[in-house]
Amino acid sequence: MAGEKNKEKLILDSAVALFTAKGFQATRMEDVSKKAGISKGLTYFYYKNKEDLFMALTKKAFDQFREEFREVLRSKGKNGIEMLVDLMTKLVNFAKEQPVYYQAVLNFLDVLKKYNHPESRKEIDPLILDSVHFHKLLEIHHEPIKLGVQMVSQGIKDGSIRPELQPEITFYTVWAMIIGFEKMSGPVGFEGKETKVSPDAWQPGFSKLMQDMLRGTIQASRPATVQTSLF
Amino acid sequence: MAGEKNKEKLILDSAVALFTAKGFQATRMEDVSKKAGISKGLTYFYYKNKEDLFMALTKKAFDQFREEFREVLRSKGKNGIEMLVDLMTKLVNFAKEQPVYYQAVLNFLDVLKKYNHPESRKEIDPLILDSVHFHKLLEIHHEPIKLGVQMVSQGIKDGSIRPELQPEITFYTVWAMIIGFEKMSGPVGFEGKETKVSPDAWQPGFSKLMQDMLRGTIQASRPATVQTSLF
Amino acid sequence: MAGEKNKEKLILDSAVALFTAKGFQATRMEDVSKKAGISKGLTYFYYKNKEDLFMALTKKAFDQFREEFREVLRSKGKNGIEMLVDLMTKLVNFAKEQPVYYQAVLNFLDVLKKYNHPESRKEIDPLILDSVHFHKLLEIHHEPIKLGVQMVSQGIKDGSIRPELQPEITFYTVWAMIIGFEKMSGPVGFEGKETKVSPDAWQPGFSKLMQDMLRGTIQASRPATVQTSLF
Amino acid sequence: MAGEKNKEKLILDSAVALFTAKGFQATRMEDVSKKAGISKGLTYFYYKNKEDLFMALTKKAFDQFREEFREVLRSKGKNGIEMLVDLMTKLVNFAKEQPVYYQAVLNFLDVLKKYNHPESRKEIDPLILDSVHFHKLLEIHHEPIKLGVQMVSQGIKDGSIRPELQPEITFYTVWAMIIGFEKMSGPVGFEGKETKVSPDAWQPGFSKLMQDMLRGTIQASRPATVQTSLF
DNA sequence: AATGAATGAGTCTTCATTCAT
DNA sequence: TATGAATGAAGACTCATTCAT
Repeated sequence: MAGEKNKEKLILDSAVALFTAKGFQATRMEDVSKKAGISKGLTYFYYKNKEDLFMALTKKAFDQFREEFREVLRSKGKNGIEMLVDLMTKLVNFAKEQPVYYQAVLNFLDVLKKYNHPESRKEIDPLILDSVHFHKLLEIHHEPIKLGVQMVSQGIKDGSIRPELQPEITFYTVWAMIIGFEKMSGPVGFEGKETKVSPDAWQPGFSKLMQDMLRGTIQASRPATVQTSLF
Repeated sequence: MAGEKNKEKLILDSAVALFTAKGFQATRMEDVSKKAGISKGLTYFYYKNKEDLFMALTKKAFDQFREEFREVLRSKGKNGIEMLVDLMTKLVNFAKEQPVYYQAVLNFLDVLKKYNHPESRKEIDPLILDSVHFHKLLEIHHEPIKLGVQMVSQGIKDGSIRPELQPEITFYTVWAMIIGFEKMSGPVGFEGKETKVSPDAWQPGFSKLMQDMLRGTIQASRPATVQTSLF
Repeated sequence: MAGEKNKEKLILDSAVALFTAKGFQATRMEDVSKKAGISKGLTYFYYKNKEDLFMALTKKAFDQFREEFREVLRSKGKNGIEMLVDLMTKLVNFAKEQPVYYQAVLNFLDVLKKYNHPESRKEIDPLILDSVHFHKLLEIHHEPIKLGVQMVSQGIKDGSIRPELQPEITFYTVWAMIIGFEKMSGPVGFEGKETKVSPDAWQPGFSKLMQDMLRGTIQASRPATVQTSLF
Repeated sequence: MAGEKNKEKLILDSAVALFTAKGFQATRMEDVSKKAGISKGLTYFYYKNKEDLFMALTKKAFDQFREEFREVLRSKGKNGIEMLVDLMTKLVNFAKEQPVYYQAVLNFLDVLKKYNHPESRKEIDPLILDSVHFHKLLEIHHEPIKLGVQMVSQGIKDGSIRPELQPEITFYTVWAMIIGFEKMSGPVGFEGKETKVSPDAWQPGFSKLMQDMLRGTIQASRPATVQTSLF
C-alpha cells in the first residue's frame, strides 16, 4: 500500500480496502494506519477522527457518484430515455465495483434524512456534524439530482419521455427504483427452490418496466436495443 | 416498562424503544435490561447475545411486515393494481410508524445478500449465523414476495395490469420502487432553496408513475380515487 | 447419566466426568446438574456450593486413595519392599485411571500446605474451610501415611529394607518419589528429538532405584521378579 | 510500584506480587495495572491477555529455574553427587523464596503433559497455545533436564555415583524426588498430635536417602558434610 | 425434595484518541 | 510532519447462587 502518493490519499485507499473487507465498525483506525504504511498519529493529523475519515471517504464516493451522472450527460447522441437507462446501468455497476463507495452514499442518504428532520437531527453522531467533509457534502448533494432532472427534461423535449410527466418527481422515482433494485438483489439472489429470478435475469425486465413507465406507449419488442446496451 | 407481560416480550419492547432512540450500536444490553425492569442476566437467559436479540426483533419485524402483505390480500373488492397501491401505502406507513422494524427488515436484506454469496458470507457476524431467529427468517423470507407476486398475477387476471408483464419480475420491481422511495425521502425532504419536492408532494406522483407502469394505458386524471386512498 | 442411584452420587459422578473433560474452573454447576439429570436447585440442596461439591469429591477420591494403601497391606505374603513397589504401581495406575481423583488429592495437599501455615491459611477460599467434607479430610489425611509407614516398618522387620532407615522419613521420601514421578511424566513424555525416555521406559528404572535406596545392598539382576510385577 | 524500569518488567513484577498474594485466578488485570502504576490498556499493549501475561511470567520463572541448574554446574570442585545435593537445596530454596515462579514451572509441567498427548491437547486454553512465551518455553524446556543429566554423568565419571546407573533415568528420578518433596511438605508440616516429622526434620533424611540411592554403598555417618551444607 | 426463572457482582478486553518527543 | 506508547471509558458476557413455587 506504500508508494509515493500523498498521505491523505494513501489513508483513504487503505480505509476503502478495509471497509470493503470488514465494514466500518469492524475496521480499526490502527489497521487503517498500518495498511497505509504510516503511524496512527499521522492518520489523526489528516483526519480528525474516524467519522471524519468516513465522511472524507463519503465525499470522494459522492464525487465519483456524481461523475457517473455527468458522464451520462456528456455522452452525445442519446435521447432522454436512453440516458436514464444508461444511468441505471452505470449506477448498478458502481454499486458492484465500488460497494464501499455505494454504501457510503446510501449511508449519507440516511444521515441526510435525519438531518432534515429537527427531531431526529440530534441522533446524528456529533462527530459527523463536525466534519468539514460532511458540510461539503451538504452543499453538493443536490447536484446528481439536478443532473438527473435534466435527463428527464431532455427526454421530454426529445419526445422519448411522455410530456405530461413532471421532471423532478419522475427523476426521483427513477432513482428510487434504482436504489431499490440494488437492495433487492439480496433476496432475489437466493438459489432456493422457490426463487426463479436472479438479479441478472431481473435487470432487463426491470429496465423495460422503467422505460415503459417513462415512455407511456408500450412497445412490443423494439426496445431490444436499449436492453442489450445494459450489458 | 410495565409489569405483566412475559419477560421475553418485555425485553423486545425495551429493545425496540432503545434502538429507535439510539440505534443498535449505541444501545447497551444493560440499558435494555434496565428499561425492561429486569436484570442483565435474565436478558441473556432469553437471548444468547445482542445479535440474537436483534435477530429476534427482526423476526418480529418481519412477521409484521409480512402481515401487511396478508392484509392487502385479505381486503376484498380490490383489483390487482389497487392492491399494489394499497401495499405501497401500507409499507410507507410501516416505515414511518415502526422505523426500527423497517430498518431491521432492510438490514436483514443486506445480510441476506451477503449470505447468498459464498465469498461474502464469511463477513457476516458469526453470532448472527448462530441465532435461531436468523434461521427462522431464512425460512420465511420468501413469503412476502410470494404474496406480492400473487397481487400482480391477480391484477393481470382482472385486467388492471397489462397482460404481457411477468408477475415475478414485475413485483420485484414494484418492491424495489417502494424501498427506494423510502430511502430517497432523505434528500428529498430537505427544505433548501433548491428543492421543490417534499416526500408528501412526491408520493402521489410516485404512485401514479407506478400505476402507469403497471397499467400501460395512460389515464389522464381518473386515478384520483386511488391516489386519495393513500392518505 | 440418569438411573436409580441416589442423587448425591449422581451429582458426584457427573462432576467427575465433567472435571475430567474440562477441569474444575471450566465446569459450570449448571452442566453438572444437567449431566446428572436434575435441576440446579437440587444440586445446591445436596452441596452448599461448588467448593463444597469439590471437597465432597476430594473426600471420595481420598477414600479410594487410602483404599489403595489398605489393599497393599491386606495382600499376604509380601515383604516390606514388595509392598512399597506394589503401592507405587497402584498409585501410578490410580493417577492414570482416575486423573480427577488423583488431582483432587494433590490439590488437597496444596490446600493443606496453606492450612498448616498460619500466614497462608487466609489465602484459602473460605468456602473450602466451610465445607464439612474438608474437615472430614483433615481428620483422615494422616491415614495413608500411617499405613505407608507400617509398610516400611514391616520391611525393616522382615529384612527387605535396611534397618538403619527411619520409617517415617523413609516413607515420606517414597511417597515424594511417586508424586514426582507422576508430575514428571509431562516433560518426559515428549516425543522430541532430544528425549529418549518415555514414562513407560522410565518406570522400571525408577522402581529399581527406589528399591536400591531402600535395600541398600545393590543387587545385580535378581530383582527382575519385582520389576515385572509392575505391569 | 516504583517508576523507572521498563514497563514490561514493571507489569511482570506487579503480577508476581499479586499472584503470590491472591493467586492467578483471583488477580484481576486491573489490579496488575494499578499496582504497576500504569493504565489497563498499556498492560494489554504489552501482553495480549491474562494467559499471555502468565506465560511471560512462566518464561521468566523457567529462565531463573534453569539458572539454578547452571549455577550448580558452574561451581567448581564438586563431584556429581554433591552437585545433585546442591541442586536439591537450590530448588527447595527456589520454591520457598519464589513460590509463584515455582508454581508457574509446575503448572507448565501440567500443561506440557496435556500438550504431549493429542487427546488432551485440546483441553489447553487456546490463549495459552497462542502465546509466544509458551512457544519459547516449548523450545527450552529440555535444558534443565540436559544439565541435570550432565550432573549424573559427571558423578558416574568421578565415581561418586555408582557406574551401573543410566544417567537420564537417574536424573529424572532425582528430579521427581525433589518435586515430590516440595509437594509433600504440606501434609508433613502439620503440627498435629500424630505427626512427628516436620519438613525441616525430613530434609536431611531425604537428602541422605537420595545420596544412598545414587551412591549404592551405604556410608554410616560421614556424609554429614554434605547434609550440613543444606542449611 | 425439586424446579428453573431470576439475580448481579465480577472481569476481561477493545479501541478511539491523545501527546510527549 | 511523524511516531507509537499511553490512556481509560465503555460494554459484552458469565456463572455461582438464591428463592418463590
